[in-house]
Amino acid sequence: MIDARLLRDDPESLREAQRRRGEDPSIVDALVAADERRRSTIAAFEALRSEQKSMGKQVAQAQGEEKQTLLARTKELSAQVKAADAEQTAAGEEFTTLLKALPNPAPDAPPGGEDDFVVLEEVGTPRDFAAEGFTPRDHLELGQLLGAIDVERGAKVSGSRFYFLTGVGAQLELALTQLAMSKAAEWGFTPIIPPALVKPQAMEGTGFLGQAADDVYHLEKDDLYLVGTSEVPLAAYHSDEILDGPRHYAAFSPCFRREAGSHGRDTRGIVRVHWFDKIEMFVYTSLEDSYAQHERILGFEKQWLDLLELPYRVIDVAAGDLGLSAVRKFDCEAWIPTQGKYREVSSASNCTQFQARRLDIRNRLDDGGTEPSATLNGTLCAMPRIIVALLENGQQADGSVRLPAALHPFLGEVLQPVGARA
RNA sequence: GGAGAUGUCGCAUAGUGGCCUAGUGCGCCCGCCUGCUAAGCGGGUUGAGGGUUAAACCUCUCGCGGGUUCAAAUCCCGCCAUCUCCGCCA
Repeated sequence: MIDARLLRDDPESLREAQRRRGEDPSIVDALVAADERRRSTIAAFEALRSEQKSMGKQVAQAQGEEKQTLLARTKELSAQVKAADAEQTAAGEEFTTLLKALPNPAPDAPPGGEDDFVVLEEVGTPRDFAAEGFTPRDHLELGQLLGAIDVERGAKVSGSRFYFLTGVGAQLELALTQLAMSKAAEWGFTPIIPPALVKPQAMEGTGFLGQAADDVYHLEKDDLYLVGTSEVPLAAYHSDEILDGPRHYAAFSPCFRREAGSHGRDTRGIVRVHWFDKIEMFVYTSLEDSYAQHERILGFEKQWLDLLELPYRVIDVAAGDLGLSAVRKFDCEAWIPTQGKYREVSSASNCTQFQARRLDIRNRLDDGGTEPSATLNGTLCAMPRIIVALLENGQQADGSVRLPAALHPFLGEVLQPVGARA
């Protein structure tokens, strides 16, 4: 959520921010009114409560008839305090509910919606398969030839959008994990393996129970949620804490997504699945430093794709396509030859203090005070999509796949087809 | 899953209904004193919210949430966490 003070100091900037995202500016005015209600009920409650406390002290000292008179008065006060408290609580809740629904202003993101992204750069050159004299196979066909991906049995065992990684497929994920984690450690990130099941507060605090709630798996019996990204446990990791300096984490975790709104899209292969493993970077820092950290995270994502020798581009996502918490998001998209386009493989978001306000995460300041931390997250390696990109971009005419040099120590230079088998 | 115990300021502890505006010690910060250091002396030291130009001031915060009461750290109920033992399990 945003800083509530902005509602009093500069509501017009918030209305403007709403327009930039293509959202309704009038909810800002509803919020201003709710804030006024909240504050006046607080003042009313506190005045009564203060009176109650001082009268309570007189009761303690009074004797006999005087005490009885006082008791009659305090009894009445007690009821008033109770009513004022209820009013205060209700007004506060109404205000908070509205406040949580207001997105983070994104003044630096390109205006517009999903298609209004700005391409920042293209790195590497997609291969020209026509010139090389063969038609590229898609990742699923290659995965089957290599004995790396088994979606039939994934569907048999778990349903559509599930898969088994087998043989070199499984080895590939383990190699990527090892390589990415050691890179991250080199860059100063603390490796983390977080829980993939979290309590409602963690899910709620990171904003995933709002507009994205349909995409989240919920275990009703235990009231636990399966995380769609380790951003959730990583953000909640320091909830209700005061930090004495920046933190950098890189987490490996499974991710679970219902993909509720994407029926019929990317149904072939493992581009869009209900479960996958991912390595995510997460940073806690100050607001001022967050912009530099955002560039730094993007830099690491690019280094990773360079290391894997994949052609990709970087886009600056438009304001209307950002989600609640981010003020700006850079996506890296790898070239997928059989689709003839770039597809998202990683994403770096700066959430400024928006997430930390909800989760109550603060930085200790030099003067002894506190301020909400800024949080940032970025994908380092989402396994299935990176595997898709590696297979399709590295393939050769005979169905074998040439790997980037960085993976040679783990898997050799070339993955060979294993031929037909049961 | 069963039984028991515990949860108070950064740490350690005191506190069994009003004198708690939560005491004391340690640690930490600021002064004073002092050849230096240590000791000693004085003051400060949870966080949030309301209020104010700024202050003053007020409210909340004793694991969390309810309740009883004029009044709750204190009594009652529920939950959570931790520890010990038993069971089960990787």
